[in-house]
Parts: sequence; structure tokens; C-alpha cells
Amino acid sequence: MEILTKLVKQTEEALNQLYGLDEIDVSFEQTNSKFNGDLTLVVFPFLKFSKKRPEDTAEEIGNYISNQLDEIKAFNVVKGFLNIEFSDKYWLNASKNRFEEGIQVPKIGDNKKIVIEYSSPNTNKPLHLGHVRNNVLGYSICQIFDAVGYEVVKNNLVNDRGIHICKSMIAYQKWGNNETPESSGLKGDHLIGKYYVKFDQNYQKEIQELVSNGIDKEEAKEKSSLMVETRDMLQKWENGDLGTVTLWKQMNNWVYEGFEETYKRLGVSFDKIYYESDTYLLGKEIVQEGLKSNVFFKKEDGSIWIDLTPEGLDEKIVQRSDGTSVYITQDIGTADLKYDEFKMDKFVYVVGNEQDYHFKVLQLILKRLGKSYADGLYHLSYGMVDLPEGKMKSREGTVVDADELMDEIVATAKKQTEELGKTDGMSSKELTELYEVLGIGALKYYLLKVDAKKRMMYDPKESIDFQGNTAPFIQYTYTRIASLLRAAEKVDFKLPKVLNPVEKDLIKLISNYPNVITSAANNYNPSEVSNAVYELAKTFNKFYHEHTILGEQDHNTRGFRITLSNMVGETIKHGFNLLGIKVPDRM
RNA sequence: GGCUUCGUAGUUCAACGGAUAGAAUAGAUGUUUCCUAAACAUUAGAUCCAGGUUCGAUUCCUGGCGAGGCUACCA
Repeated sequence: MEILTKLVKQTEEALNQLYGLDEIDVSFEQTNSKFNGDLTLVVFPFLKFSKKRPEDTAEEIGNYISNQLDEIKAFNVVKGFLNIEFSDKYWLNASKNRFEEGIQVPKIGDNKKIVIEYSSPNTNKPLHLGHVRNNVLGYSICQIFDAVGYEVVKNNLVNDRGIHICKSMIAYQKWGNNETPESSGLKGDHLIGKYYVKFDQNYQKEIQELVSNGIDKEEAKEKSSLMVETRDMLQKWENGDLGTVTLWKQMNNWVYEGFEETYKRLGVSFDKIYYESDTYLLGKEIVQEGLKSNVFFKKEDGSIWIDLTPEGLDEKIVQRSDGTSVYITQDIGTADLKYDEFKMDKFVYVVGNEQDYHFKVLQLILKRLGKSYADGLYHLSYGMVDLPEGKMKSREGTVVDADELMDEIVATAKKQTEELGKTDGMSSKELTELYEVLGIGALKYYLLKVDAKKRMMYDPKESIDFQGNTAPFIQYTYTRIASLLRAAEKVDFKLPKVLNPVEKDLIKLISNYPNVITSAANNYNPSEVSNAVYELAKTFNKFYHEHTILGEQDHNTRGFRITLSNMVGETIKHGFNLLGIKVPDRM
């Protein structure tokens, strides 16, 4: 916003001329909608220099700058607030520039690379609502960084090995009867999930039996024959036992086929996938190097630690006494691997906030190791999704399954659409696609409109409501515009002389939109985009209701309103694309 | 216990330290001979408590109350 720079400069000059002030931070904010004006300067900070009442100080500054800038039509003073109002001509020109140039997003990430790791599923069970928030958030952040000019690597680290996978494998071996996705009619990930649950049920039963025979609960957990077999299987896997590895590959492949379907329906994708089975041994050499350089130290039992008490944390283990890695060891190794491969400027982990401590430690360790890339680490820590009944708990079967969730919300979209009956003449293929666009859009928007960092509540009843601050509301606004543009012929027109208030509001929102994107990138927060798009859609509906567009008699006003509508539509589509949500042409 | 995040209308969410705390939904009422009423308009309704910093605090600090997370040689 060119004008803002000029305004700040003039204000600094005014403060200098009037009160002899130098090097003062001047910043304007959007004028509160209850007052007249476009931008507002708060003058309270200058009072001790002006030694005048707030009203008089604001008046003086207002007089000074409005004489210097002819974009300023008027100003008014309310207490210590100086509200600046730009001329209609200024706003009309702004809209003209925007129309001619398209949406210009400041490229704050030019020549920079960012690796964004998200999704990162375990291959022992299907995805649930929590994963959906992760995926939708991760994908949107990728889109946003791409829009501001970063080269983005969408990265997934699949947790495909370990004790939890072995649990499913043991259960499958025991009770699977060679069941396959084909024979069972189950999606691969759901099939494996079934055996994971089966394992746990039998495991719990076994523990109870042991406990009733007078064995301590902790001991029972260790002694359970199922657990012994599972640990044995992990050992075999690590030794490369052919039978174990073959089964492991088979079962993982089923899961991947299942995930692929879910990812596709959610509209997320990846440029680079790491598998933990390839990376879990990484980091050990780095631990040895760190030991030599005294970043780490060894205890008597042979385990290796880092002392983070100077940073206010505690001691953290990086290698067990038996020489095997812990989780953070792998993460150190994988960070190094990423840097070797991509030489990225930033790398982001989209991971829930229960791992805040883990990532704090990881970054500290990388810094202590002197890794040049350590400062580029960012943990996009998002809050858990709670249900009205409380937390999701797999044990208690309150987990909301991702595939079922999508089925339900798409079914709702279908039902709603049919009830409204506005889709005459659309083919069944078009309709199926429309229901997906509306249903999946509603789900994604529901998850993205909340600040990513915050914990949120998922209420199934509310999520299928398509009124108000929802994707279908915004999509509906878009289709109104699309329909309008279909009916409008292309005409030349001159800019009108005056604007009505809603038109001006629309231009303001459209002009400010690129700043919203850079802010969303800086804050790793897609909800800033969703809020801006919602505000725009709401304002457009008001405009649409209050003013006729195609029926407008004045040639220039009519042309201008059509163009304005077009820009609103483009902005909605652009914003929704950043959220990973599609827009329909009809609904 | 230690560390950490969060307490805003009945409910779900907004608000770079700034004006009279915004929306949505649920509640009450109204608007279709007119570009899609999945819309628009009117109405009622909230900052957990007590101190402090500041010209100004939902926002920053301290203490209390309440909720979540972390605190494994698990991942």
C-alpha cells in the first residue's frame, strides 16, 4: 500500500515540524467501522511532546498532513484519534490498479526454500479428526508460503515401523485368517486398524488375567505373552527376518492404499516422503560427534545425555545405555538429512502442541551442535480437537474417523442441496462433484477458521450447519457472482465519480487482501485468510442485497459494479485456494 | 510437585496495548411480483476473581480459582 508509506512519511514530518520530534515510530491502523475514516492515527503517545490536549494535537497533525496529500479528502478527530478519510477518486484508482494487475502478493519468500513436514501418520490405524486438522493445516500453510514466493517442499514423514506396527502384525498373524482388503471389503488402513484394536483388546484381557492371579499390573504389562511376542517381532524386523519383513511390507502397503484414498479426497499431497524405516538409525553418528565436542556427555551406565539446565530445561537422553536411539536422535538425524537434501532456509513441523517440549529440545540440541540451519526450525504447534463429550480417546471408541466424517458431511451437503432444489440441469457427475466441493469445503473451513495454535471444539451438529461463517456461505457468494458474470456482457466503461459506502468497503477489503496473506505466512496462521474471505463475502452479500448490479441504469456505474463483483469473486477463489478449498460455479 | 497453554454473549469463535469488546449460531421480529432467501435487516445478550504497570489492559506483570498438555532409557 503505497499510500501508507506516504502517510507515515508526512506524519513524521508533521511531528518534526510541529513538535521537533525525531525518529518516532508512526503507525496507522484501520479505522474502526463505527467511525468515519479509513486509517487512524492514535496521538496519545505524542502528547508529552506537543504539550496540548489530545484533540488539539490530532487537529494539528491532521491539518498538516491533509494539506500535503491530496488523496486525503477529510479528517475528523474523536478524543485522541485522528481519522483520515481518503477521496473516492483514490479508492476508485486503487480498484482500477487492482483490476489491471490482478492479485499482487508481496514476495517475501523470494529465492528462499521452506520444507514443511505435516501429516506424519502411523501406519497402524486409519486417520482420525486430529489428523484431518493436521493435514488441512499443513496443506494450507504450504499454499500460503507458496503464494508469498517461497519454494515449498511438502514433506511427509511416515511412521512405518516400531512396536505399534508389530502389534497389528501379531494380531493379524494370530487371528487374521489371511484376510485382505479385497476379501473383507475394508479399506486397507481400516483393516489394519481392526487388528490393532484386536491386539489391544486381547492384551488388556491378558493383563487382567495376570493381575487376578496376583501379579502386579506393571509387571503384567511386561510379562504378557502378547507383548513378549510383539517385542520379539520387533527384534526380528530389525534383524531383517524375511517372513517378518514380508508381512510388514504387505500390511503397510494396504495402509498406504487406504491413506492414498483419504489424502486424495482431502485434497492434500506431498513432494517428498520419508519413511521412518529408512531414517530411524540416523542421528547416531551425530551423537558420537557431539560426544567428542562435549555437547553431550556419557553417564556411568553408558547412556548419553545433554544438559539443558542452563536453558531452564532439564537433562535429556539422546542414546540409551544399550546403544539404541531414542526418538529425538532420529529427529536430529532427519533434520540433517533434510538440510543435506534441500538446503532449506526454514523447516516447519506441523505437529500437535503436546510435543512443544520435544521441539524446544530439538532446536536447542541443533543449536548446541552448531548446525547452521537450527534457527530456521519452526514448530507449528496446533491445539487438539475436542469433542462436546471431551477428549477423543481411542480406548473408549470416541475417535472420529476421517473417512466416516467425510462421508457424513458430504451426505449432508447432498441432502441440503436437494432440499433447496436449485441444481436443475446438472448432470449426476457434476452433482457428485458439487457435493464433494461443498461437504469437504465445509469440513476444512470449520477446522481452518480457528487460530491454528488454539485448542478447538468439534461439534458434529454445528459442523453440518451451512449458514453463517461457513464454507458453503462463502461458496454461495461465489456462485452468485459467477452467475452474475455469466449474464453480463463485456463492456467498456469509465470509472464513476462517487462510491457508495459498501462499494468502498469492498475495495478496501480487496486492497488489503495481499497484506492478509503475508501476515498469515508470518504468523503461520491460515485463519487470517479465512476471516478475511468471510468478511469479504459478508460485505458482498450486503452490497448485492442493497444495490442492483446488472439492472443499474448508469452505464459506468453498472460496468464498475460488474468489475467489482468480478474482483470479489477472484479474491474469494484465491483465498479459498490458499485454504485448499474449491469453489463451485453453481449450487 | 515442576514447566507450559488457555479461561470473552446460552454455545462456537474474533479483537498489532487503543475509541462504545466484534461475528456466527441458538432466541425474538421483519424482508421474496426484483441479478440464486445456503441471503439481507432489526432486537436482546459476554472479558473467571483480586491486585499492579500504563494517558489507556480482554491483551503485559503478580497472586488466586478452573480446564488442558508436558514432565519415560515411549513414539
